[in-house]
Amino acid sequence: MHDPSTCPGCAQPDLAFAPHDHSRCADDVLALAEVQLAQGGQRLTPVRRRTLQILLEAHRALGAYDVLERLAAEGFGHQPPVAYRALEFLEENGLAHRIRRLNAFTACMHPGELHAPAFLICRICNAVAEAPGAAIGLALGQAAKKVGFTVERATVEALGLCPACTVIERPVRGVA
Amino acid sequence: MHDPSTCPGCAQPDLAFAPHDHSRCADDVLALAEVQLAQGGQRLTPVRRRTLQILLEAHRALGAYDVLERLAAEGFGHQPPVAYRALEFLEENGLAHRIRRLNAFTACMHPGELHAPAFLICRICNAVAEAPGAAIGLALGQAAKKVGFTVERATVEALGLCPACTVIERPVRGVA
DNA sequence: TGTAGGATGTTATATCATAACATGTCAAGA
DNA sequence: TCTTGACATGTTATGATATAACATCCTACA
Repeated sequence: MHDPSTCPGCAQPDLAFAPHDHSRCADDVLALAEVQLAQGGQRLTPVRRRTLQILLEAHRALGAYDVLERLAAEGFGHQPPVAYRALEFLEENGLAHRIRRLNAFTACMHPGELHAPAFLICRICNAVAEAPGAAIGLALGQAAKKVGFTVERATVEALGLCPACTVIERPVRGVA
Repeated sequence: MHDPSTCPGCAQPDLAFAPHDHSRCADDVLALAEVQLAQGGQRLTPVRRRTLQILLEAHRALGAYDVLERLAAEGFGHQPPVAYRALEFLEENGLAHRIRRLNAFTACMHPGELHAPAFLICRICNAVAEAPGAAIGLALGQAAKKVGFTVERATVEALGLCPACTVIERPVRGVA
């Protein structure tokens, strides 16, 4: 569908077009995750840890089978449930998110900071960024309240153009 | 997973817990759709028409294969693409929506009224209601703008409890 | 009346996800 | 120390969702 290596939006995947400090990504998140899970009586076992690491390293949304492939290559199980279980565990514990539009998963970049994330998905380069969703969650909660519905979890995914790909699609005015 | 026939939330599926006039649903929407498509040079062919009707009658989210089954029983094609194509056509033309969390589709209840819908999905009875998403879209657009992202389409799906099922889960206080 | 576009249908296969069960690990209590 | 129960990991097998590729058939219109 698209070759990330040739896409300006993906050429700097470590930015993912939302400002954040890459140096913190993998190690710090991993350390944070461990502490956070321990507090909840949960364990960051080898598969789970490695799965989170894989998502953090990829720094983009990965399908369950992509994750499985990497896990299998490192001596973990070779069957789908291995990946799905680890991914579900991470999601339930706020360490990863599921991007339904892409049938894929990404590491959460702000674990712990209780949040209702909104995702921005570039339709050209497939880059995914996590946007603060507090205001959106508020608006959604209010709309729901009007019809007596209680929101427990929300999926907010926007499809569009990331900064880099906007340049491709709509070149600077005046330049044919 | 759940038997709708025994769920109070589904016992009145024609309400879908969002107030609307059922009598308008099928016929009026269908008529509106025809006009609207003609204006855009699109055709509401038999399969497409019947597919929309099926969604309108079901008055809840249906999987592509559910739709296919009904179409096949009425003499239309028996293969998945038949249903997927009709559903995609309807979605592209604002006559149906895809509910990603359920891998399902619903008829749009307000075609024409250019809208960015938000869906409220009951986790107990699976009822789906379309909530006005204008405020949400606005909040999303603003959050995206901050990181230079241009939103083209958005998926907003809330999982939670519909009014009827809220009663089951959290009985009136004082009644053990 | 020929022809081009679009709609419908097919076969075949890709992709995503989970049910059900067997085995392994480890810590708390008998 | 032994046992047992909870949980994690692994497997096989299958289910569910979705699309690619191509054949046929309408239908508008030059």
